[in-house]
Amino acid sequence: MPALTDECVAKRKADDAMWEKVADEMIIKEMSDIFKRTPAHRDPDRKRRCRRIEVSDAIIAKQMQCVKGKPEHVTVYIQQPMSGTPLIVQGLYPVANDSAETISATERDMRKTLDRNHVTAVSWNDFCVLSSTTTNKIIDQDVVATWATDPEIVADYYRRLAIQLDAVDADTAPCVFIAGNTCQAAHETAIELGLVKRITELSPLGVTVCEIDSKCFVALESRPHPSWHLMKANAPFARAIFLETMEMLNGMVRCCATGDISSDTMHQSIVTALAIDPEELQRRAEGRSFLTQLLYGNPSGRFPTKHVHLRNVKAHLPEVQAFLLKWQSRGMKQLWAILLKGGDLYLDLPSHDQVLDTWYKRLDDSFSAFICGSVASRLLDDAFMARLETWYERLGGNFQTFICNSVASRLLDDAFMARLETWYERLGDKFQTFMCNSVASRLLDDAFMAPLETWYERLGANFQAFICGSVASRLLDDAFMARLDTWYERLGDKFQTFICGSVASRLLDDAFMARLETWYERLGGKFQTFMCNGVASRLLDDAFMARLETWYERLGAKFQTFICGSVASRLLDDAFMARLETWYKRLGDKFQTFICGSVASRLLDDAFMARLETWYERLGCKFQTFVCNGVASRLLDDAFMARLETWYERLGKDDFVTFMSGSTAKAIEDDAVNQRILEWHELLGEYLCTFMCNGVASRLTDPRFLAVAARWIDRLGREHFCKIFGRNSFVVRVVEQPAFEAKVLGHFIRLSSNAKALKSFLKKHEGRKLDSI
DNA sequence: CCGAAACTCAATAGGCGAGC
DNA sequence: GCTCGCCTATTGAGTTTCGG
Repeated sequence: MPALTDECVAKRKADDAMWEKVADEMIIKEMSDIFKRTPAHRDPDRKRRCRRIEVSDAIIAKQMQCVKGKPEHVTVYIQQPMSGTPLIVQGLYPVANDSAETISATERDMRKTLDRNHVTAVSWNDFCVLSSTTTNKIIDQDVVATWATDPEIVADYYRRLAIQLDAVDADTAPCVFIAGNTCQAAHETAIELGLVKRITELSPLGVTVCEIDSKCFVALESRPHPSWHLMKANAPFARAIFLETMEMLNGMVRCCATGDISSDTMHQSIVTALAIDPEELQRRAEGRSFLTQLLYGNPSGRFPTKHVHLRNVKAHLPEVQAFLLKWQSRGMKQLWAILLKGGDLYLDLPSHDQVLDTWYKRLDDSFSAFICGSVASRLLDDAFMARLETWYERLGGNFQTFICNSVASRLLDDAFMARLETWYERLGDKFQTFMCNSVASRLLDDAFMAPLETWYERLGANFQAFICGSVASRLLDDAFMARLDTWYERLGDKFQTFICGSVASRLLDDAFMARLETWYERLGGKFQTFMCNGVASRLLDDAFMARLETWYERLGAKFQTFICGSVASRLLDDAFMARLETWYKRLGDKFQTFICGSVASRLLDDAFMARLETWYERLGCKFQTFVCNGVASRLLDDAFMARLETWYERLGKDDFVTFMSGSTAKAIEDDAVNQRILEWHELLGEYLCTFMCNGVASRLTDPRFLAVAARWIDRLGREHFCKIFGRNSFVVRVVEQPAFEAKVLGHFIRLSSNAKALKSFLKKHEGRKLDSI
């Protein structure tokens, strides 16, 4: 955000003055036109043409659904028909505070390029008739988009267009501009409904003749909405596309003005206005066809609405085609990341090829996570890339977690970098988790840093878990902070678990807080386990609460374990609930062990269910122990299933179930790690499944783990080595903290090198108690 | 549309107690 | 006393929304 300097303000004023001048000139021009027109009293059709446009209460009520704010934050604004030869724009919604005097920035911009000899005015017929009295963000565009298939709203839209068309000077061909995707979709619906007929195509560039109530008009279709270039802050390429549209409109209105309208004259007029070689146009069309073939397997050259920007990929150039084919061969995930997440990379692919290549080779599968807008837009900036390099060397595997939009966009700011350094020193390997978008974007704000320091002192090691995006963004809100304090006093060290994004973002909502209170009283110490994101975000939904109640009665003490995010998010899905019911009857009190996030999220997948069934038959009462997150998430992978099969045969049913767990599943998936486990099996024999806990499974290729293991296996002997290393809390400390290993060795010597005694001692201090042995 | 922020969901890693 | 199996916290990835 640029500072509001005097210089900036002055420039803005100069801009405004310029806009006003343009607008004034246009108004003068329109006035002079009006005098030239047939006096109203001599025009026999006047009455018909001067129909006012009204919109029924029913339509307005329906349209109110798009208002995110309060109803009084919008007014109905309808532009009345204009005579002369206006350009009628089938627009999306009016500008904020619209009125007869308002001229939007978009319209001012359009007027600068539109041919004033032919266009007497720009007349907006908006799909949504509600004008915000605050800011446009209160209009939910996604809701407006759904109206494109609503016959009632589309019919009303085209009824209003018909009245506008009637007002246009007789004996001229009315010109209409269908602006943007949603309006284009509404146009298609109007055609399907028979409200509009598309009589003929005048130019393959998107000019057609359409008809409403036997009144013909010429339309420019399938072009971006004109305000798009403003939202892009007039970026050169967006500006170019906007100007191209305006020139197409000029070509269109000039042809209409001649009265000689045919596909030849129209296409020629547009190509002349655009000053583009027709062969070039053809090549571009072929390029688009190539790209849709590559991405969707069809050569239509038409892109789905969500990807419509991809039509601007210069896919007609051989070097762009080569780029696309190369990245396609690395997997569609990578190609989609570049095209959809890489900002405007898609406009100039070849010049980024080399640098993308380097990072792909480094990051491999993390490449797609690494690509974000802020990185993409700086890939050719040497200073930026040098800093990226430094952090890549520092953070290694954590690098792409650290690099988010907000960090990337500040990487060249020295003040920012200095603060980054401070926190890097403080938090060590928790650093990249802490440095999320919300924190990074406030790191230079001293007011923000003060409460951050306070909480850092309060929570110590739990600090970075507490600071999630939602908390960080509210740290300067006193009311929020007051509530935070209340809960901190109540929950103590469970506090940072309770404060998840969804809770934090609702902490000031009294209705939410009331429900929170009820559950807090009910669940006591288990409260913060239950209050996960998935639940918090639905706490005010009565249907959800009713189902929750049913399960609370059923499961009693196991309730809060059962309700995880994946279950909560599906509790209102009847098909899901039916399957849940089946398993509840089958498994009885083992039910909530079986239902974990990974199972819940796949319960409606029939292929998954079929495999589940096979294992249920095989393993019987051990089934729910076997099905954990790690297994469930890989059950449809044939290679994984084959490996599972091998271990099942190798270990036999009982050992197999003991052996498998979330992290083991992950480990055996990888060839090299699986090979390691086979070697351990040779070495440890029957003790393998005692040894193979989560902590070991996740460290099998960690050189530090291997070194520690090598030091202890002979000291302890196979049996006790397995029993001691098979404990998560031991193995994590002995690998991560050299001082801990030294302490254990001290105790071992004190115990006369008795392995069994050491095992008992460590067992006695299992878990967090190990920190103080 | 971009960059930022918020939210959601899945999965891994670590902790610990019931019951043999 | 010792396991196994369960439970919970934390992490990470992905998606959606906001605001200009």
